[in-house]
Amino acid sequence: MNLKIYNTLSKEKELFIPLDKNLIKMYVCGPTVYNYAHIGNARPAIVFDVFFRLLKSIYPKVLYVRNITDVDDKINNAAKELNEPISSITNKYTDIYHQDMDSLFVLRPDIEPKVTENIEHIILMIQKILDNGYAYENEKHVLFDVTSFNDYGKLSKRNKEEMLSGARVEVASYKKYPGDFVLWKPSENDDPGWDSPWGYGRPGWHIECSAMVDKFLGQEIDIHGGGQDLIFPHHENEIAQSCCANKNTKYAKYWIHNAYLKMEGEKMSKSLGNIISIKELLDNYDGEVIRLALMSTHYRKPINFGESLLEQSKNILNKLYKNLEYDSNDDTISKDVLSPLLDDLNTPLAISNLQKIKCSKTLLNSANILGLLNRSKDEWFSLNENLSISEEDIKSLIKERDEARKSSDFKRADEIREKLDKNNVVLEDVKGKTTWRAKK
RNA sequence: GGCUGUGUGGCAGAGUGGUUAUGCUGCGGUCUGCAAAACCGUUUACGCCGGUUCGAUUCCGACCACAGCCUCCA
Repeated sequence: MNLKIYNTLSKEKELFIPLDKNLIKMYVCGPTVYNYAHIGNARPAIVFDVFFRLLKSIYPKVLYVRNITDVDDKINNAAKELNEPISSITNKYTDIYHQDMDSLFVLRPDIEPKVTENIEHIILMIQKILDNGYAYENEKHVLFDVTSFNDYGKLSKRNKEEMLSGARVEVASYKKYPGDFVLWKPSENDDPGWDSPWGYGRPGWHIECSAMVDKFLGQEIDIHGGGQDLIFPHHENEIAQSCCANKNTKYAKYWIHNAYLKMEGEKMSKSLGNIISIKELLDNYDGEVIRLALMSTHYRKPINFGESLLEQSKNILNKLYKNLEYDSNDDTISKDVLSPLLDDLNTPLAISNLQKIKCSKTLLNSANILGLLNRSKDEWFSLNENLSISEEDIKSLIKERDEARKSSDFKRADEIREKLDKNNVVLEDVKGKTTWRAKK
């Protein structure tokens, strides 16, 4: 059973060879909790959830860490705007993020560290980088000295000159070199802050992930994931920090990045007003439908998100649930689902093959590795908040219709069918027996 | 401007140097009192232009279009 994954580092599909096959270590960059998570945020969560499930099915133990960023200037700004304490913002949106992820059937990572709870290790890490001569202190800031690290740019495939030629932002006075980035910065007034060897302040953006990986997973890990936009500068800087703190040339063995999503062909942006939160979407679509929609395109390709994709996903799920006859403890997984997943997580092909499975047991097990078919058939088809009629009324109407049909009063029978249809109830006459289900 | 990536039938989306996945939708049919479900059938696609080849959607080159990144955005 060979797993192949595309590694951003080599720009090639590689055979996955774990550092230790008894313990797989995976880290994914998590959310900054200052607002509702939008649909774009759901993509990496779902992609790496499938990876997590797949790895767990192959290896005895997988340790999955995903951080929560609760120190960030965006959070500070949100707190000021709403005139609320920072902790109430971060707590609120952390809870909402968890709810959203649960609704999408995204498994919780094994460890979900917060920046605020790990400042000590961040300070320790920065100190090591300073001690090793890869950083400097200036105007109350600690900065990473990019020119001191030869491998800088190896992930994003950029050289230092290229990066500078395109720089659009004025260089801060405390930087020796325009490409240098902040490890620690001073805090003033209401800013959250902690005492450190360099004064009262807070960590820069990139150091938290290096510190979390170091603390919870160690110096070297198997997989590091995130959105494509994080390749530069975030992940490039993480490599620099971790390698220089630990005097190690290695950090993450496989770098995996998911592509973006577009809204109905357009990019998602505030000015277009087409940013949609997971929460809003969940009002209209089941979490599994959204999940399937986000898996219907390969993770390294842009996905065109929209109503038609959601409708299509809903139809597929209805069909899959229809084929689900009973639950079971059997653990057979279809080879036609597993092997596409083993080939760089080809979810579209796996989903396509899923629809061809005839055996209900195998269907369920195979779907579960994708995080699908989480409910029973009955549960799925009666799940409908729009059902404006009680089960009792439905049953008595069915009975009335049966009698009408027996006496060939088809006009009345059709009236009842129509009435139920308006209440989102679909009737099916199978083998002389009438069953009902909610219209999805 | 630099770097990276994408371009397949109404839609979604695999894949491949030559035997034209698959799903959804639509349409037609079987079935049904009517429906639903199920099953059957169905419009032969790979951005544009060259090159390599007996043959390219698949390899190579140019072009076009679109997207992302270029210091804190998944």
